[in-house]
Amino acid sequence: MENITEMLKGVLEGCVLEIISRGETYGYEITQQLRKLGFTDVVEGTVYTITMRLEKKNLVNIEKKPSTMGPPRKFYTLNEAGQEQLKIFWEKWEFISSKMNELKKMKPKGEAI
Amino acid sequence: MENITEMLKGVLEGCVLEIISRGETYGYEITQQLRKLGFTDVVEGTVYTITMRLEKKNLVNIEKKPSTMGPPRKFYTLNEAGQEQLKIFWEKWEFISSKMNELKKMKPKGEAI
DNA sequence: CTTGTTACATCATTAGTCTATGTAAACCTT
DNA sequence: AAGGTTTACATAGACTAATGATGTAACAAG
Repeated sequence: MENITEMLKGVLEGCVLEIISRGETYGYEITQQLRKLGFTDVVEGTVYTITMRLEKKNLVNIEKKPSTMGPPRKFYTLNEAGQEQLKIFWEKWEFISSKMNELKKMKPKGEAI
Repeated sequence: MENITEMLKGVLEGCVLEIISRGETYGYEITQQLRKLGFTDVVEGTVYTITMRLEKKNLVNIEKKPSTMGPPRKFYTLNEAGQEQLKIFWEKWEFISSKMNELKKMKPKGEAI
């Protein structure tokens, strides 16, 4: 799917929270997961800015560990605030999602339902 | 619902396209429709920038008509390009929507499906 | 004639993603 | 050991979209 960038705004961060909530993971792996999910154009830089934001907002715990396959990794896990934020994210998503479905199903002005 | 601004990016324009597709309408009325739908914090300025964008992208036809209740209104209708754009919008929405549901239902790393 | 509603318009700010690029660690091949 | 590939984190600058604040103007009601 091309050019979904704008529609991903405000959504990607939630996706990253969700992915981290599954168990400790690091930036590069998160990027792979997002691509595997279907968001094929997401790049490392984008995920990096998101994880930085999560750090700054104190939603994650961080642990640096060496890797056998390259440079050391920064592993993230959700803390309690992060889990709360994830919950809020899904509530927002459900809200918008339901409204969009409502709009899509709505009939033109004059017509009866 | 508070603070869904970021999540509305790339979505609102599609909503406006959809609303216009129901029949000719104008900026102020579109704002009311969006608020009625549930996006209560959408302001006129936002809708204005969207309709301006639609004009610039040549997705709408415009007709100025006097109003009995205030200043003249700029009525919009979708042209063919606009309808095509609307179709593409819903395809994008369906794509992201399905991926998000997939993500939400996904089990943690180790678990079987 | 002042106030309220309708309605379009503009500017500056904020936020999020992307492009492009850099740096460096570990591995494999020659 | 020199060079290439993959892994992995990091940063700067550009672009787009929504918002807040504000302005302008038409019309109705009192």
